[in-house]
Amino acid sequence: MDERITRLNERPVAPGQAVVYWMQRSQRSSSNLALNEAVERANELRQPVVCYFGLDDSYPQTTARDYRFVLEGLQDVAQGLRERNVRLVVRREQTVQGIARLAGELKASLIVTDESHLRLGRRRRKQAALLLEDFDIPLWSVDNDVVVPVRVIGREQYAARTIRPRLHRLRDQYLHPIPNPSAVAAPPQVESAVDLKNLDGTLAVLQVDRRLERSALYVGGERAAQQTLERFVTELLVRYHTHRNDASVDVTSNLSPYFHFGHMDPWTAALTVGRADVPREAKESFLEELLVRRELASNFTFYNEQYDTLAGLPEWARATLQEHASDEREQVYTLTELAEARTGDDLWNASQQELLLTGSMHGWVRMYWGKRILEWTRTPATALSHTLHLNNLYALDGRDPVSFANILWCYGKHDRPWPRRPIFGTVRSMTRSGANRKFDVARYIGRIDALKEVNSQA
DNA sequence: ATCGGCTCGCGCAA
DNA sequence: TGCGCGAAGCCGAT
Repeated sequence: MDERITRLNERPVAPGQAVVYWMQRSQRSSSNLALNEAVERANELRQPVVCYFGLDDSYPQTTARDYRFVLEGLQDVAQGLRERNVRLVVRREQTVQGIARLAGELKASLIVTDESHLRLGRRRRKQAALLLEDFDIPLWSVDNDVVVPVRVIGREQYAARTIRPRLHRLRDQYLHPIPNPSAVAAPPQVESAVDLKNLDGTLAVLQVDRRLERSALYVGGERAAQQTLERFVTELLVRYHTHRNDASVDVTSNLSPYFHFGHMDPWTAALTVGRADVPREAKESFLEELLVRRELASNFTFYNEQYDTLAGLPEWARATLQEHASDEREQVYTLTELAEARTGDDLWNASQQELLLTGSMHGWVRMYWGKRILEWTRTPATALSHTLHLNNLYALDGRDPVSFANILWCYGKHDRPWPRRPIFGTVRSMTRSGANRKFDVARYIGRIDALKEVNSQA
């Protein structure tokens, strides 16, 4: 357990009146190791637990759709925390200032938060640790959203094949059901400024980008996440290993938005799939995605500060893209043309429509989507910046480590060289003819058109 | 439908 | 120092 906890300032547990769980990434009331740490320490101290969430509408590259998903999630959190005797406080403010103020109000003994594997999140936690140090309040973070803590792996991994044996060796040690202990002391009365029961009213006052209001597919929250997992396991998992790259008959889990906001945790997903009555290959294929690929992504963003630039790539990839940077492009599209799904490739347009409508994209198609943008922009640096912009703004799992790793993979990260081609150099290419060979493209496009139809009538 | 060649560098055996 | 092998490919040959 200790390698999961980082003491972000040097203060010992203070003689205060409550323990605060500062909820950030892990927006769930169960299977939450940071919340559990807060509850256990509070119970030792015979103090109550308060869970704080700062709803900050100045978060970059977000839309109303993201906030709706978050608020739906907080409705489930409120109910789940009541059952664990923990008070939820949600206030509309910048979360670093908010946690410092609440810590003073409550005379907190200790604040526990969940780990971030990204620059912005880690910077925020550092700032808070410094503010709280002045009040003599300790801040701890718990590596709460990966099965094997990133610090146990210890350094950046070159590829899936290097992290895979390490994760498999450590799996039995870390993959167990997470308990949900309750706080013993009665929670204090604290003002919670955001009304979660009136979701539309709360959304209406936020100063957010309203171009996207809701997803045609996803409802946020732990309950929806659990239902999505159960449907995946009972209906889709049996064909996962044979059809996961066939976008025309989507058998993927659709869990990535829930993982991004912490509505689902990797222990519940892995253990539920492990118990399923399906062929071994199906389970292994999913666990490869969930454990190896997902945790490789967190390893990447945690240990490589350059996770969103070409500088994050291995040397061979950077060199070969540079070498081919001035290759002739048959088509060049602007960011607006891409965002509005107005290219000459109907498969690509459908994938962008899927992103706009639902907030996510089929796994294989997502790679194709990223690789094609490289062909349609003047330089790899422009391609990457366009791709990151579209993904951050429109995907519900934008700004997730998995998103950054997936996008950099399109430029050679965690991959190997392949035969030389225009623009790509020795980075692996993906073509429309390849997609046609691989699955029924017209059927995928039809599926997205139908979604568009239903959505425009609603 | 399946296979080989294309290409590079890590990790482990030696 | 050598060798096996790797996220989702492509193309052409069988």
